[in-house]
Amino acid sequence: MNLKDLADLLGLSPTTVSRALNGFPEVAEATRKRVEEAAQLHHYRPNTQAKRLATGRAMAIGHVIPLCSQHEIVNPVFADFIAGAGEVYAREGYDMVLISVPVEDHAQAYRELRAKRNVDGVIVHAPRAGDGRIALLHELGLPFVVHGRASGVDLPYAYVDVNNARAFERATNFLLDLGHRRIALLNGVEGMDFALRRQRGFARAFAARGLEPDPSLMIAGEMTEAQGHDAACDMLRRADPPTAFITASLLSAVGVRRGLWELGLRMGRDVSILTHDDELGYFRNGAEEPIFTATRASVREAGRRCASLLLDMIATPDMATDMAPATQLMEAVLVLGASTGPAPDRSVPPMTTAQGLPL
Amino acid sequence: MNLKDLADLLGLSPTTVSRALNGFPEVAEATRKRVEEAAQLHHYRPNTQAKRLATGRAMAIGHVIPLCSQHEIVNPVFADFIAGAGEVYAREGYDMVLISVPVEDHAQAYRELRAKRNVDGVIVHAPRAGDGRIALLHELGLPFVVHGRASGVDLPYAYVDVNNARAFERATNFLLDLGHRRIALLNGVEGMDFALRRQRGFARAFAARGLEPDPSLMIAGEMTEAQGHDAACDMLRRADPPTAFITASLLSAVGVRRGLWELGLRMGRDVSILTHDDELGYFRNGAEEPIFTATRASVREAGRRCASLLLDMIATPDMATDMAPATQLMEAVLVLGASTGPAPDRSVPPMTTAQGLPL
DNA sequence: CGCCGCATTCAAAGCGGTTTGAATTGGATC
DNA sequence: GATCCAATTCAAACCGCTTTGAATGCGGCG
Repeated sequence: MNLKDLADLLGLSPTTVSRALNGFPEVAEATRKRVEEAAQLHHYRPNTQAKRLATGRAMAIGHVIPLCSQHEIVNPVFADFIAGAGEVYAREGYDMVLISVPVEDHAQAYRELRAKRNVDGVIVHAPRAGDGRIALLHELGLPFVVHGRASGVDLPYAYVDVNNARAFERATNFLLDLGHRRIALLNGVEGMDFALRRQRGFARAFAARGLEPDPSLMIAGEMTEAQGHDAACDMLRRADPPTAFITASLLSAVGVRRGLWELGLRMGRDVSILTHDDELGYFRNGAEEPIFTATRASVREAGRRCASLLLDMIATPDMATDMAPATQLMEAVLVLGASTGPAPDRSVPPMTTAQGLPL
Repeated sequence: MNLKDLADLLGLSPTTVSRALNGFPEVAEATRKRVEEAAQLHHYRPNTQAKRLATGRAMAIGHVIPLCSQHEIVNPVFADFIAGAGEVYAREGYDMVLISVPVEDHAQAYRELRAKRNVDGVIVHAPRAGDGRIALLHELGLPFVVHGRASGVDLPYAYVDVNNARAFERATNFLLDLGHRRIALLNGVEGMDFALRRQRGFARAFAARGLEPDPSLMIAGEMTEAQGHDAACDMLRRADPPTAFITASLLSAVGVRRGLWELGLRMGRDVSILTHDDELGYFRNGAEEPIFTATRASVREAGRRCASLLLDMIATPDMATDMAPATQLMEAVLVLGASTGPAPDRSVPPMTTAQGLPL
């Protein structure tokens, strides 16, 4: 059942039927009603491909996903983001097209996407400092929104980001206020922009008090449970162990906790843990009451906002050229859990306390 | 730059250019070469929508995802499956279209997908016993592959599944052999086919020895860390606690382990844990050596196989009608970790052992 | 009564490819 | 030299929708 069939059936021209179904004003109300009923009755749906070709709009948004050793899509943070974006697409009648491409072929992938015209816009995931994709997409004229930012890129671009620097500065201050001085930072992969900003916030809090973080307590890597566990075990066995950990993900925090358990240390007493919490659907930080003290910002909400923003940009193409692109900075909230507490005595003035007891 | 432009540029007809680029034999080699070079030079890519309309193939596979309170896509198992399928699609030039729809609207979603013709086939996720989607897709004539099976559906259909019953039967036997009798089963959501089969395997192992599992030790639910933790805490505090847990997911197993730690019990000594392991990219069961004893089957591989199977079906449409649909049953391997050990004495003949010491 | 304007409706031309059936060419055959 | 055939190439139709510009019908007005 296609448009022509339906038109023949109704004794109307395809033009009129098309207009009736698409809400054009020049169709008589009686006709529109008749057409709509017939369409309903015969389960008529316009052919997507034909519609797309005729209108020149793909009605689809592309997500190009790094296909590295550690496929990005299996990253739960990514999955939650996609879930949020998907809600918006579904509501607006857009399709979400996921494309896994080795990270070195991304430029080519974007070019093809553009030339083949099978998406109306793309979301840029996991930007790095100085990320080249932004310039490329500018050049291609393909509408895009970046999830995060790219330090060092001075082109204007639309983005939705969490104020990572501020979140981690506050987190660090919170621990410094509790008397912690040896604070470990388990960060995301080096070069990722969000990791960079978090590190900056971390360092800024120290600097504001004339202190300096210990570089040997700062590591970067994939934010997995294993990362947290291994780092915790390693660092806590050192002569001068940290009294607190800041982790970039709940998964890492859980790993640190496992490390503590194995070493017989109590979380929140002997060692504090403060984590960033993306509010993942499948890995929550407790139910009502948080388990871990955390900087909290919903990545799913970020997904929703990125998608909305992009669809807005697509709907009003002139906006893109006229004014500066829209940007959104989400503030993380600091929620208190049971994983943090005052620094244990031994660490206040290191090597000065009388009782040199092991924990 | 479209086909016509390119043809004009070359002084050829669109017909010849199209054929040259699509590898038809009736084009002179010299011409083909000339055309290919020009296409390369001018970055010509055929317009996706036009191609799809002309060929009647959408070159896209749909994944309709339940959008419940717990959005399925954020389930890491699902994400890994998608990653595997995505590899295959990328290789074959197919797009992957993710569509989030409230579970009660799935039927409508499939109908629309079919009528609008924007996918060539679909993957059915998370089948339930007696799942109605299979009959619907049959009726719609939309090619599909089920990830898993649907007990009680007697229509033929293509599927890729893990032999869940056998895997869990072996797992249960393994624990029974170690002397465990009070074994808890932390299963997936009730009604899910895979959960049903796992329960059947579990029960079968007991039955084969003339034993019966305790229903109060069998729970069903979302397979999260919290599920495992809460169930473990609850059950282990009872008068007659289990000596071993079988969990349907690594996440649940990790939750059980947390419960053990909190109660001061040693994993593999006081209480054994055996889990199913989907080999998730972001949540691994140890590195070289497994932490948990587990029935292991890669869900990512299942994704690859589902995708391949579906693309095969689409490539040879007659196959679908002629013979029985292809099916694949993957066997899980049982890998040994440090989370299992002999049942502690107290449980061999319950209430008979002399020393009634608390653990 | 003729003309105008408004409300509807329609025929036809795209959108950018693929595919059918016919036309052209050049060399081999008789 | 005419005929035939295989190898190439092309014009035109088609996929199913949107959209432009023109046509139609009809009541109101001068």
